[in-house]
Amino acid sequence: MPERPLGRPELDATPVEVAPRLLGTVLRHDDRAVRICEVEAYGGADDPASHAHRRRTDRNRSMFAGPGTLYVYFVYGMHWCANVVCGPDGTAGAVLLRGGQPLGDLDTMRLARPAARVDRDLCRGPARLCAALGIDGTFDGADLCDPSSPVVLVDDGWPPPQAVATGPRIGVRRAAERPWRFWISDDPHVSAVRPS
DNA sequence: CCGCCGATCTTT
DNA sequence: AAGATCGGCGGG
Repeated sequence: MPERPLGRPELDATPVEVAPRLLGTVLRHDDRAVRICEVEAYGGADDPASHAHRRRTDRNRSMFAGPGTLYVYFVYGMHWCANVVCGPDGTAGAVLLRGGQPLGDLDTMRLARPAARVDRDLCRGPARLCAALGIDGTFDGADLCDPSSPVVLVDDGWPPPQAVATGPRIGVRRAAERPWRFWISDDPHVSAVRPS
């Protein structure tokens, strides 16, 4: 199957439009990769749950970058989470990668995720996904559409998901009524819903 | 399976 | 003081 980096135009849309498009695509870091099956859309000033809700800061600056930029942030004092920035340059918006099927060098991923007792759990959750792939703050701002980039987002010809489900975003209290979480129905790599 | 709690630190 | 989380533990 031919593999091509995702085109910037495909990501130059609103987070809610881009989010379902990312389901089934592959995020790769060297020999490690994950086929995305669960994402969440985050906006800018219009979205109270977004890191970019208030103003541009040192932390969220990547959210204002051009489509295809990687936004990596640090949460809860110990975890990294990865987003695909979308929309035009200067507009804040991104899609959080919450889960997927581990691909490629599973041995390296298992070493990076010692708490995962089964491979299904390697990338099941946004911080788990980053840990498995070895993605941390040093990758913030990387260009996912550039084939020479250390982390790339590719379309490997996998068929589009048959059924996509939607629901409220996990772990957010603000704007909880927005069904901006998208996942492939019945996919075992979708993260668990936890009480917030 | 479900719920609670602590870890650990940046941002508000 | 809360946060776009996770893993371990205890109870049912």
